[in-house]
Formats: sequence, structure tokens, C-alpha cells
Amino acid sequence: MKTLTSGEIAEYCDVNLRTVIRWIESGKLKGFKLPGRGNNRVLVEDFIEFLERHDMPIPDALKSTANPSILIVDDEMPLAKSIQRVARRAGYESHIAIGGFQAGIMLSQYQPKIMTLDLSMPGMDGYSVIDFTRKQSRYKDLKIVVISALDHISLERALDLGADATLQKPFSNHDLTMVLEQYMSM
Amino acid sequence: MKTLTSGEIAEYCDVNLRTVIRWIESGKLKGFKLPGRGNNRVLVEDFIEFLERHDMPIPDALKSTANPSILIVDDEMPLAKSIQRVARRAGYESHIAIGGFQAGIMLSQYQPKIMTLDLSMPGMDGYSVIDFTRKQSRYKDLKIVVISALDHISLERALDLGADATLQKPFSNHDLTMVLEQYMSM
DNA sequence: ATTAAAAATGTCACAATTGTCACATTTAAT
DNA sequence: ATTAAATGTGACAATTGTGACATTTTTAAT
Repeated sequence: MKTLTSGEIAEYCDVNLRTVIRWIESGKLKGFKLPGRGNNRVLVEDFIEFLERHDMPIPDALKSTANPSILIVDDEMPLAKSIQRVARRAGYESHIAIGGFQAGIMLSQYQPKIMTLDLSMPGMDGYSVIDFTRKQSRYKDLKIVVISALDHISLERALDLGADATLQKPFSNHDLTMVLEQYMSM
Repeated sequence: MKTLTSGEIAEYCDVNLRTVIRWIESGKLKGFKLPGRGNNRVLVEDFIEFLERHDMPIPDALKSTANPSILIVDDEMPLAKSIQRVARRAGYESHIAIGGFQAGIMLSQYQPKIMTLDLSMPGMDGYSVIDFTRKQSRYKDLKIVVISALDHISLERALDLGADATLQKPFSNHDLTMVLEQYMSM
């Protein structure tokens, strides 16, 4: 639960400390007060939300602290491993989730930049995963890469629900690398 | 009677340890001292009361105590709703997750005190959910109540994997209430 | 364009709170 | 029992909040 002081925010925004305090007092910037004399603290996420709401630039120092990772959701271990190999060769850290439950837990745990999702997992509705994720504002920046052997119509539907890209099986390592690189650099 | 050290509180509040000790000394935060040199300890409930009194954010890890809730994992909406009714009558807040992915996300989001889990969900391996959850230290205090129409052997296996209680379908509202009350009061 | 009023931001000094540091001591872990 | 990690303390440094007022920027009307 990282927080920022009014002074730090003042510096980030290149603005006077007095002004930051006024933003907080007027409710424009959500914050809370320490019990002492009421020194202000702001959650980083609230500050970022504030910056985005006002189209203000986000300081590099606040852009996702952890090194960005990829979450591979697939119940076929060999395929998952293969995707992981490609990711590693491209220089990215990744984690494998077998099944929906693990995927949900690991998604919130690792806050990955990209989630690759196998649509044709037995007994797991990939569409609802996409749909549910997209309705959570917390994951609005997550890139969803759908992987599937299904037909064109199915991939289209995934895109409609909010997937960012699709890869039809079988796909080349090169294609996968391209997609990963594209989104990891965003 | 879980307690927190001054250091843990400092971390939760993203504040210096010195400051936490001052809060305690000035009576703003209720605590007590160990016999040794007087190292400080604070009851979780006192800490939460303190946070609420000052409109400070409550760390995820403490949500299960601050706002105890029940996560109902079931893909049969009628049954899920019925469990929710029982929970509400007993005075507990609850959320329904349809499918494993939602369950995973909502588990980390709400940090519930209890998770009811339908073992016989099509295409979702309830056992692996139990197993995976139990291996995460984060959820070591989560109570897992398995609900199923399966035979005794299956329920036994769930317990072996780490479930805390089982309810065989059909179950009475009374039995469910008993189980919920037992764990919610822990 | 010009101008005046309104709103937002900056300045300054002082007091209160919070952070830092080194070191002794206690807890926790092995 | 031994060792590593966490905690308490005092003195002092740095940051922060506040009120009153000066400046700047925005808005609206002419």
C-alpha cells in the first residue's frame, strides 16, 4: 500500500505544496490524513487515477514498479511451456496458470501486462473470462491475447468482447514474439 | 487474538516506525507493551478501529477482519442465491462467483473469511481449487466449505486436500447456518 | 481586443509532525 | 544455545500544515 506525501506530489506535478493540499481538501484528489496533525497521504493508485482524469503526464517513477510479466493461461502444459520459452527468449518473465481459478488468483497477484488465453480449454469459458476481466476497471490496461484452434468467427467474438489480439493455432513462434513485443513495449 | 507489531503497522501505513510508536504513546492508537523492554503490540481489531476512525485505507490483508464476507462459488445461480439468502439471514455479507476465474479474482479482491465451493461444477476441478488455495500462504486463514452431491469418499478427499468442512447435498439451511456462524466468529 | 471580476496558485514565517541515525536490547528463527 | 532480524530510544533534521496576503491565470462581458 504505497503512499505519497503532499510534498512528493507537489514535486511530481511541479506545483506548490499549498496547491496540492487544496486539491485534496476540495476533493479533487482523493487522500487521507495521518492522525498526528493531519498530514496528508495519497495512495499511488489514487494519484495515478487523478493524473489520468486530468490528462496529466504520469511520471516514469510511478509506472508499474514491478518488472512487467506475462500470464499464460492454458491447461495443456506442453503448449504453455512452449509459450513460456518464446517469452523467455524475448526477455520476458512469465507465469503459467492451469485453469481459471489459478488464472484469477495469479492475475491479481502478478498484475501482468499481458495475459495469453487459450479459448479451447475444456470446461472453462474463455469468453466469460474476457468479458469479466474487461468489466473490471482494475485490468483495463491488461492486454488479452487469445490463442485458439477455433474458427474465425470465434476469434472475432473474442475480439468483440474485448480481447486485444488473437493467434490461430498453429501459430509460429515469430508471430507470438511479435505480439508479445508489441504489447510489452506499450 | 491476533496482534500486530509496531513494525507491521508502520509497513501497513507506509509510515516510519518511530511515528507508530508515537501514535501509541500519545494514546491515538491503542496498544499494550510486552514485559521485556516494552515492545509494542496492537490488537488487529484496535488497529482497524484506528484506521476507520481516521478514514485511513484498510490494507487488503486485513479486509477479512475489517469487513468479513463470504464468497459463494457456484455455477448454479439458484443454489448460489439460496446460499446467499441463508448467509444474509445470519447477518453476513456475501458475493457470488460463477466459475473459477471469477472466484480467483473475487477471492483476492474481497479477502473473504469463508469460501463455499461446489465440487460438482462442470468443467471446473474443485479439488485443484482447494489444493492451490491451500498452498498459498496468503489464504491460510480462509475457511473452505465444500458443498457437493458427491459421495462420502469425494468429500473425504476434499478434506484431505485442506477443506475445512463439507456439506452434502441436499443440506438444510440450519446446517449451513451453523457452519457459517462457526467460522465467521473465529 | 480590453478590461474587470473571479478563481486558482504562489509566498512566507512559524509551529507541529514525521523522518533519520546510531546503538542497545529484545524477539524470533535455526 | 546461537544467530539474525526486529524494535525502542534520544537527539536532531527535514517535511508538512496553516493563515494571510501577493500573483497569476481564467472567465465573462463589453
